[in-house]
Amino acid sequence: MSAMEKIAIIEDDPGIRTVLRLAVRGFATVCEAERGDEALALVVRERPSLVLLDLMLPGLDGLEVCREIRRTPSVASTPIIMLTAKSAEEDIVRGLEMGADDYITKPFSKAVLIARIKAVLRRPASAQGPVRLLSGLTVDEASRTAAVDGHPLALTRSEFDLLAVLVARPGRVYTRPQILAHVQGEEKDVTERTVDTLMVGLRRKLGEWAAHVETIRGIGYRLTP
Amino acid sequence: MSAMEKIAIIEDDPGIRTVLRLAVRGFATVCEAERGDEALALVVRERPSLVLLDLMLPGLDGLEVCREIRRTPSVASTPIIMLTAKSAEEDIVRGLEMGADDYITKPFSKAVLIARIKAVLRRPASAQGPVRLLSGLTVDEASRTAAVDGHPLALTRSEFDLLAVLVARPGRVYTRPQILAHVQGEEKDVTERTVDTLMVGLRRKLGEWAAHVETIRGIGYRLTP
DNA sequence: GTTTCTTTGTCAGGATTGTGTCAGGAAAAT
DNA sequence: ATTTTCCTGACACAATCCTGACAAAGAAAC
Repeated sequence: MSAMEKIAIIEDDPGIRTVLRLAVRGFATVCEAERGDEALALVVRERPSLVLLDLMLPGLDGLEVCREIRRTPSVASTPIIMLTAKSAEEDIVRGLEMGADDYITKPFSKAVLIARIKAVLRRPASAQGPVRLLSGLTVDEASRTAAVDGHPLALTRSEFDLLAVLVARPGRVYTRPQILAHVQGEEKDVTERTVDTLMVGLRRKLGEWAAHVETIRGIGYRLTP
Repeated sequence: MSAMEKIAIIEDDPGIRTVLRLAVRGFATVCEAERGDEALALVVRERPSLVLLDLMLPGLDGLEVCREIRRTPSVASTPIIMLTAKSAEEDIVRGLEMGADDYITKPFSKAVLIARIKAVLRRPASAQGPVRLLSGLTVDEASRTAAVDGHPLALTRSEFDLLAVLVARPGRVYTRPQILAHVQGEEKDVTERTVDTLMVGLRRKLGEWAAHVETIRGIGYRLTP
């Protein structure tokens, strides 16, 4: 994070906007929109490195905004952090399904906010080259190869895609429907439990690295860096 | 960027065309069209390494031109930079969705223009001269000959093109549609399985080198270095 | 602490899909 | 006209995937 990052704030409450703006001052510039239907245009124009997205918005619902961003190729990979009321757990799950990277429940402390933001920004920006994780896991999308400590893994197509999804954003939780959507390009109307079965094979082949693949009970799976 | 690049300019305003032509002089030659319905033919004929595409065109809309190019396999991967009025945000979004690589809003400065162009061009340099791989495979695009341990191979046109694609990026996985797009310059609406059949012939002629041609089940093929 | 309910791990077979291969005819090159 | 190359369709075989069932592990209720 050598240069200044740019963060887009989509939030209708001026008070919260100010809080956010002040919180990130020091390591990021901001651009703002207060209506959901202005959000996509703002993101396309400004190409922020992160989007803070309130779920309760006038004009267009936050979840819809999230989906729009993910469907627009030029900005589809922009990280999104949702801001949501503590109670709306259902929205959280749906938001994650829709491709949000993380969520923060209101009210939030400045410390938590900054920590989450930095955690998201600190990720390798969707680079093309091979992704390398600490403990020696290497995943290369171009050659579709994966290796642990230089030792290549014989993964099936689905297993590789599964691993690729998790590796794309280490630490982020993926729900089963979300994983299925990535693993089988099209909808094929498949039981969610299929993911578990795939995970068995993947974990087996990962050997001791399998310990990094965490099950988040009630939600899905994630990779711990 | 060792050699001179070729840039296609699709723009109806003669004044802007001149500005563009002068701006890129020094590192690129140009070919031009003023009508949208001439654009695809120009691109197919000239095979430019970049297309500058105005969105407001007589004959055929710029967005349509963009889509046509992306749908024509032989030139589908040509980078496209859109030229658009600042206000037309909707068009920008749709253009990016349609596969454009970048956009520049009018009026633009010469510096921005050149920076964007060079950024786009500065990618996969298709190297020239014979390519040599470790185990003794030699592929020379110029003379269209290939040899294993100095022993020339009698490849058909398609077989050579197929090998050339794989050799261009050893290790990278190519899907069948991708391979077809390269092997048959024009779109010919051919079954994907044709690639398999070609691969049979290629592998046979490669002899023991065939072991380096890997099948990635469910995806395509790849060369192992 | 025990019971009950939900969620996940695991496995084995059957269904599905992908690939190697070939032969024959169309298309192109000579 | 002859030869070469290309494409299609079919078949067999193999890899992989999905389902359904049960066991195990947590979480919640009592």
